[in-house]
Amino acid sequence: MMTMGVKKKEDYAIGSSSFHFNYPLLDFSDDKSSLGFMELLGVQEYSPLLDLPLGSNVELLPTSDVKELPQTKKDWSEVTNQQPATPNSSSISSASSEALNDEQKNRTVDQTHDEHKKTKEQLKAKKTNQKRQREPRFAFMTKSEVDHLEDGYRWRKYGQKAVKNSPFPRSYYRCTSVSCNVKKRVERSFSDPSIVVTTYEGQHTHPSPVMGRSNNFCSLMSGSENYMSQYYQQQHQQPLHVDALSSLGFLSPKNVTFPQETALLSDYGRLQDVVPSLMFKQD
DNA sequence: CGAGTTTGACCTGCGC
DNA sequence: GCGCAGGTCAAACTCG
Repeated sequence: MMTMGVKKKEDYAIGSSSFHFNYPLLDFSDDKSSLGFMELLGVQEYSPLLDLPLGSNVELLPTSDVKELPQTKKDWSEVTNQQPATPNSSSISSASSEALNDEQKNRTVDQTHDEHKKTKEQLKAKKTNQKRQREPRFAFMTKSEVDHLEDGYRWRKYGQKAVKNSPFPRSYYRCTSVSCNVKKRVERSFSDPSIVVTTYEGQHTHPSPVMGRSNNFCSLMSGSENYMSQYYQQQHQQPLHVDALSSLGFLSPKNVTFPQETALLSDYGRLQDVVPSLMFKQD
């Protein structure tokens, strides 16, 4: 069905930690004797993962593989140095502009101009007191023919922008669930059009709408930790305490590397099992 | 008719 | 301060 090879060791920068990780190659070719990505993560049960045509490749890639991303220092800080987001932080700018729009509708041009000025000043004053903070972001790359990978959550596209120095546009999606303000950006790498870069922002406040899933956040995380813990113990003859795993999920901490031999998948799972689980807020 | 997409306009932040 | 690029809004449109 799908093969997964531990390709090479790379430096990852996700969340607040950077780490080494042998990223898996997910290949939808038929191989019954293989080990699934979810199996690698220690998850015993999973259902079909990416809703992709057979023959398409899905490859989790280290961010360093795409040279143009992130493009700026700001981008890097967004991906690598997360700050805790304050409640309502994401709605500050939109709420302000909505208020502005309502005012504009009901007033004359001159009045509107004055009001606009006022509102801008108020906004400025607000900004000085309350710096806009972003939700934590999680970026990853996949090798896929389809831009928008099925991850078990429902998304509404709210924007698309041309990206500088790239022929491929960036799409903006929001989780359709009410009171869940998770967003994601999807764009193709211009250096390698087969690579899709997905950036999640925020945490889901609800479980995946896809029903009947046995491998939830807990099983995924505990499973992945088990796998890496077992491997680490084999290699170092001592138990592994995985702080990064417990905070970030399946990601390995620094200095923990995976076996070099190729691991093959016997089945395929869902992207949801990897990413949105990380974003799911456990209260 | 409701949900989702498209797309031009607008807002915001950052670098120079 | 200005210009640029990223990010968001919202009306119009499409689709089931």
